[in-house]
Amino acid sequence: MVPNGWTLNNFNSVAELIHGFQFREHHFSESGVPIVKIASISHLRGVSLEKCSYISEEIASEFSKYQIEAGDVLMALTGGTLGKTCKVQEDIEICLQNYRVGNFKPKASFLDKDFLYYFLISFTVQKKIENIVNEAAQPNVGKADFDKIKVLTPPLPEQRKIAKILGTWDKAISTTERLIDNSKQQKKALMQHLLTGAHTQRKRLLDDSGKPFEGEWEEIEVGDLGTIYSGGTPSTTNKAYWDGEIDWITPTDITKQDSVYIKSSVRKISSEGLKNSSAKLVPKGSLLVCTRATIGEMAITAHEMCTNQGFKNIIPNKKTNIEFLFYLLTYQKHKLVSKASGSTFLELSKSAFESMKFRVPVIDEQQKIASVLTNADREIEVLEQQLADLKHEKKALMQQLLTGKRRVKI
DNA sequence: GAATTTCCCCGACGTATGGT
DNA sequence: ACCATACGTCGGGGAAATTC
Repeated sequence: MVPNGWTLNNFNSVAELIHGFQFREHHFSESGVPIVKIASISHLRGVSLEKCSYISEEIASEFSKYQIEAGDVLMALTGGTLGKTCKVQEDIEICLQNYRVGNFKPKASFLDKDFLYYFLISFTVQKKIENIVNEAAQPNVGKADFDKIKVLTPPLPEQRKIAKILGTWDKAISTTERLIDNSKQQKKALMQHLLTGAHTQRKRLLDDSGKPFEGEWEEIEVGDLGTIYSGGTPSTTNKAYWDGEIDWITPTDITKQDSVYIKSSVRKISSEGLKNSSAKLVPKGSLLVCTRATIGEMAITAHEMCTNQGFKNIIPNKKTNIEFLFYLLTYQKHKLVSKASGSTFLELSKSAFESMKFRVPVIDEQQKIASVLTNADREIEVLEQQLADLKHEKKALMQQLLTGKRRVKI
């Protein structure tokens, strides 16, 4: 069970959990020393101090015990994101710990700080935490919970080697994240050049004969782009209407995914449900536009499906390229939002949506623009897949390294 | 009795759902 | 089609309960 040369220790004998201080309203001031709270913990980027509270420097000096230092390992000790962990980066400014943030200090002769960090985000610890989360409405972890946790402890040089290996994976992950950011920026710039409403600033692509497209884009109403249907919800009390074969899209299905195309929904309805509601099937290649709460999110159907009433769905006519329309409306999302009304949350009515006007080119130019932007999207997707693979492989490797199933050479 | 830890509740926000 | 409301989630505020 215990790998050769390693020892099995109680967590509390090799590391210490230090709770932060519960600062009260009278401690806070407009500026001064920032207080790290749960929301400040960002998994790969360390601590981010946006939107946090401050206390004045003179009061802060009384609480120097709670000062966070570079290399510290912090964890959220309560709430829904309990167990979220980060390593404090080198350029951290002076800041103090909120009492919901735990600071883990290793006992130097037993544990390396970086190794401790990887131990805390390992499957073993996160699983234990998950169990605690499921127990209570407002979950908490404290010293007592770590009493029950044992640490498989390699000799220090091996710990450092393991942490170093995992560190290179983290670097690869953050590099890929940066590449994704870059590609997204580039795509944004492309959209700006190709889709801007002002034709004088618009960049025109080349047609099949190699000449740039010419001519003003025609201003037309959304209603002229195709046929528009809303959706609906079958009665939730009738079981026969639910758990059928038909994909039934809600706004969350759209916001949850990154892809241009939507393939399936979380909840499904039956053909009975479809018949007895105002939900309507739209064919493959239709545009589902959220017009309620999260206005302007959209996706293209990958096959025949329907939606709840939070949508206006466009079945395109022959003059409309659906991918182009997706990019155009996404780019002009703010216009959709501005046409919406309602007090509790915004809603874009069918008539308001249908009568909105956009400048649109002929279908050949639409297709060219769509393919340029589709390529940009594909590039991002490839990177995102790489990122997912990296994360997955790192997780597997971490499990093997921390359990000693795979040993490193010193 | 003070410090620490846990508990209960609340507000903001987003969104699901039922009535008109 | 439109409107209002209920509900779930996240994380914070404040204080009770517990421990030192």
